[in-house]
Amino acid sequence: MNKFLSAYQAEKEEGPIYERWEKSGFFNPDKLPGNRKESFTIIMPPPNANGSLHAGHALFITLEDIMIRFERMRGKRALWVPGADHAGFETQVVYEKKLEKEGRSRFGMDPKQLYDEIYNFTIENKKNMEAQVRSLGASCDWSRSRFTLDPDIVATVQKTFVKMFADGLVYRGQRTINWCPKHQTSLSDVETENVEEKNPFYYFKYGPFEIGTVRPETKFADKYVLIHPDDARYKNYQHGQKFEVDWINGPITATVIKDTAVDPTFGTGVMTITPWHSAVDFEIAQRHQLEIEQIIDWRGKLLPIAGEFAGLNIKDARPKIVEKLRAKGLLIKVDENYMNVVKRCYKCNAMIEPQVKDQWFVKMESLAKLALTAVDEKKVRFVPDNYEKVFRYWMEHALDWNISRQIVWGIPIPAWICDECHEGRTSINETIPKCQTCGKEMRRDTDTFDTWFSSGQWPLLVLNYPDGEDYKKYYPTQVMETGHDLIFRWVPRMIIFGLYLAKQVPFHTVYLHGIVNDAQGKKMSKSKGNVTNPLDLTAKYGTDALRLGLVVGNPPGADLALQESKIKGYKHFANKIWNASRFVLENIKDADLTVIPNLLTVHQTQLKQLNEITQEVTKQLENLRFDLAADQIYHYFWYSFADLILEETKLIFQKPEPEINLEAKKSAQWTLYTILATSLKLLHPFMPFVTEAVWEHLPTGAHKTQNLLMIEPWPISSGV
RNA sequence: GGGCGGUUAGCUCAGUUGGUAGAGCGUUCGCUUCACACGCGAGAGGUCAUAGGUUCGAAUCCUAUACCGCCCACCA
Repeated sequence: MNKFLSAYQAEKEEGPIYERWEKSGFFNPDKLPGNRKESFTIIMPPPNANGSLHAGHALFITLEDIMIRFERMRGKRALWVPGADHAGFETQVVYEKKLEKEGRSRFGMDPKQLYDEIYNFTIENKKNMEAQVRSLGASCDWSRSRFTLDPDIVATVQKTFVKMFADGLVYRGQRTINWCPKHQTSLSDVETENVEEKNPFYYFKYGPFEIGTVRPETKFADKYVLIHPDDARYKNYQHGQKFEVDWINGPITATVIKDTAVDPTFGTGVMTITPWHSAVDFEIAQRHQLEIEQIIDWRGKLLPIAGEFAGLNIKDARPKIVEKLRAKGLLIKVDENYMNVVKRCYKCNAMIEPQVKDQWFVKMESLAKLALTAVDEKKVRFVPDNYEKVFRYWMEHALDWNISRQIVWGIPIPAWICDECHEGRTSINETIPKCQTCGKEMRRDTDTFDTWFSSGQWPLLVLNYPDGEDYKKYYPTQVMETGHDLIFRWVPRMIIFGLYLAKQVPFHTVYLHGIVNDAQGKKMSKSKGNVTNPLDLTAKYGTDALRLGLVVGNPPGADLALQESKIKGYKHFANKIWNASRFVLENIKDADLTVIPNLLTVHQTQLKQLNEITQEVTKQLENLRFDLAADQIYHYFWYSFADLILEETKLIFQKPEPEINLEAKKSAQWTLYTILATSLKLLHPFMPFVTEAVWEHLPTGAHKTQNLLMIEPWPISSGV
């Protein structure tokens, strides 16, 4: 036990206190005292094990810990399951940067060697990350901590894939995917960014037509001319009609195709298509069973079909091709102010090249419907509720989900492939199967799953679905607390997998917090240099101060400007709690804390006010308004208890010995004890360290029944 | 192009069913009062973006406008 010094020293108290909590075993709900019927479970969004925690992590740890501590004190079996995500592509990108610095490259490396290196890197980071989670006071059950690459988790994820294939929800298809030429992998739609850019828009003469494009470098093999069927200007051209065109590398035979996908009001209302390098064009080509051909290779260079331009990088090729078309008299005009949207890799900013590739896809339509129905039936609610709209939008517009990634860092897709017949077969079995079409031996799929395929199953996985005790006891969970930026990346996938596998939503409430920005409200980014490390702040002001600074004034869903001055203010509050407590403890040393004395009217009034505050704080916590709950108890403790009540009672205690009214003194002592003990309980979820530190010094009595404040029952209507 | 959020004190933000504006930091004056100077007391500072409307009463509800921010997007 540390000395009761005149200033609260967070750095000395926090470590030992966390150790006491962890050693007590009470982070594990199965070890909590008393007969606890109801469970309250939160699955922690597993931080990526590839770096340090950022301010957003500090926020979610604080919010979830508040809920867990509150419900634990309310007598529930509070379970908070921590974990770590291998974060497939993200981690591989981080590691690739590290390799780059060392003058190495992933390409050409033995996959096994690369995997092992990233594995060691990740495990090291994971340890570091877990220590940081601890330092933020997280009362999560480390005995249940899981990693997305734990062997049993990998096995379950692979089983899910096999099952989905058997159920017709997964298919192998040759479809347009987002290809990152730098990272040499496909990406899902949520892993790309749409950036608006100004690009020249070229008008070319194409036979009797005029066509427009921003990407002349893809046009070598364009031999279909698309026209809207109702476009009167071109009514003389028939669907399927063929004609000769002089094009980039000489004459080609073009075919007229009529399709409603063409917007007659855009450009000239005529376009040619490049199915291999455009999702829209690919769909059109499929509809009309047109030939498709690859123009650009996987590195972003032109293929032999480009003739003299073959081997050129598309960026360098574009002006040259335009020049050639101009020389041939085929360039009509250029619009230099055209704005269009370009897809870029969200990690390296490289231009995404749509490519057609054999990949595994999840059929989303029926699964999305499951999720929508669950929302309709109010099985899941969103806090704040406007996110329900966003969720619905995504589920109503769900595109099939590409889950294949051409990277080693991830869970291997348990499948066999025949490249010739485009056949894929799912199997966890290691014996090499033969292709049913051509009879050749198939090869093991070397791709890994998109990270969201495993993290989407996270609530099930950590509770050991389908046979685990925890799954039976703790599924479905109560709250999923995560950032609003994950409303379409992660949340729908968890709901879908929960409904598909367990037939139940994985959680009933989705609480979404905002983005933690810098003090001016600007997005934190490494390039701007305005990133704040939360652990620097806790070192300076204490964890409790950071926690309160993150919570107060931060309603659900709102983005937050992280202000150091605010955190400093709450450090002062931690000190206030400490010193007000010292004063109370000094003055109740000789008090009997087990029996309620005759209370003076003034003290009855004060205790009544305490009851009101207790009710208010409880109500706000139940409403998930942590911002309001924290502010209320803060305000009460400082401005009512410390400033008014302590000052008044001081007068009673500080009278010279003979003048002290014993009845008044007893009444005051009981009141101070009650208010302090109750306030500490109310404050504990928000500021667990300083409250626990004070609790240690508080003598046992009617309001202190446990050595650890962490498991003390939540005040109902205590005091009177 | 579509959607969402915001506009309240010098700064960053709260204000939960409508009833004479709050927090942190900053700021002015006075206090070495034996819990706390990481403090105490007293104070300054806001026509709650703009214009209408509903109401006895609106920062709070409705409509429109302006500006800011975020997210999404297969018009070549």
